[in-house]
Amino acid sequence: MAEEPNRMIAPSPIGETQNRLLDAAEELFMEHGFEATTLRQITAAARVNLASANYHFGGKEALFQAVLTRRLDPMNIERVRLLDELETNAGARPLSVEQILWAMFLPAMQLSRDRARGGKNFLRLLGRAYVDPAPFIRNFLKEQYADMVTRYKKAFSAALPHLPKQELSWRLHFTLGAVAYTLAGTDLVQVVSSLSPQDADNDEMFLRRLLPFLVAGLESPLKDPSVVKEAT
Amino acid sequence: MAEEPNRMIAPSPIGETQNRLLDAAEELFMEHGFEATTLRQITAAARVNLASANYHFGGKEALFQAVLTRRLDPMNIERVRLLDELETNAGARPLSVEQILWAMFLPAMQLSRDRARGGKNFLRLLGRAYVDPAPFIRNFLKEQYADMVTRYKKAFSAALPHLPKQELSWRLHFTLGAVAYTLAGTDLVQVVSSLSPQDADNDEMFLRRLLPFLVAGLESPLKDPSVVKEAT
DNA sequence: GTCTATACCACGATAGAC
DNA sequence: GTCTATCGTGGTATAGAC
Repeated sequence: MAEEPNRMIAPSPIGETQNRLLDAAEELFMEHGFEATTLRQITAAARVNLASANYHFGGKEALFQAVLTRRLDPMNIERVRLLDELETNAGARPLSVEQILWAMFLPAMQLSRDRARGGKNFLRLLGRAYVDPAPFIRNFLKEQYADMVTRYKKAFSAALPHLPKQELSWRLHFTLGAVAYTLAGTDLVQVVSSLSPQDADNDEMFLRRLLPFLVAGLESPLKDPSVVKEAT
Repeated sequence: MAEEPNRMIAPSPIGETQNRLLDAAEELFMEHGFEATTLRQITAAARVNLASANYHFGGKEALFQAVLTRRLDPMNIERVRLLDELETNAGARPLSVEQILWAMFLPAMQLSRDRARGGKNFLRLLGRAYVDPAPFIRNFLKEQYADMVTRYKKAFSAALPHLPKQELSWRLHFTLGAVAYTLAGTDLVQVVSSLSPQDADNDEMFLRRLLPFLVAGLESPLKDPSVVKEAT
């Protein structure tokens, strides 16, 4: 008891090896995905013993979750805080779709600019996690951040009151897809560098393109398309 | 020589074991992703010997590519054919974004309705492939279908002449993300069944939601957003 | 407590015998 | 064209040094 002075109070001063493991794992999981990354690679990169991954985290899956949690928990707390703030300022008026999206992306952008918090690497890993088929990852994301998701869903619902719940769910699903795929950035480097190398590091430029796309899609009017289909 | 009567002429009557392997592989890759799927699982499901996968296809990666090629080659040929047809009919007028998207999705929808060609399973696998981090998958998709991609990019460019090339590339990137993520359908089942079970099998309903979303995003006007950012 | 070396067991892929 | 033996490698458990 006396040997645990500041547990649950100061989360950061965990052991040196823990951090080295988390950093190395973050990098390698980001690069190769969960399955293709081995504990031997991770422990070698972190220059710690193979067994320490198991000792400190209890297994590969738990390590992966720890990598995500380290960055994601603070980010999501900030996301909710921002949304609360915006809603308070708006009073009775509902927020705009654009405002809500900003509240989602601003914390992510700040994180991506902070190398001490993982920088761009982490966002790429996050994108990868969202599209990974491993069930434990899916469940983890689903359970761990259900609060934030419902919180934002409610905000979107207020911003788009004319949309049926079902339609909104689909549109948010498409939105998440565009975001996750882009963050995962499997061919993002090519898209960017092929046309404008100076943009490669410019997350603001990136958001200036993504946000209008999403806003337009989310706000598009409901119309019954008894149209087109003229093919063949 | 005399023992290979119809090589390169008739592609479909390949050996029974080949087809069993392809079918089993399609199912399992779709379910677990490339890395997490083992040749032992595949050969067991196909009830063929473990080594036959190697014998007939030359390895796990080649088998995966064969699974994709079998369905994707015909589908993409049809996609290009449809686009050609539409453009011929339109004469000098450029196609609309919606028409182009229909040309992309119609062959996919037809395939998804044809159980003999893999049905929905294959589209899910395709979505998974698009988001898989494995480099060989990325290169394969990139190289194998570069023609179709540039073909469609040109059509979109004609439909959206006011958009800078760079902007168009990004928007198509977002589009692909929304599509791939949705096809991969990692949590699609939940979205669908939670709200309307009868929609679960209705691909037309699905397209009626996806297409307007994409059209709105792709066609959204270019505006310089010196806006918002009012958060914190 | 933390770290290390090492052993274990399961499994994937493949080459060579049949 | 099929079966099997083998080799490398993965995650994990344990025993003991510090």
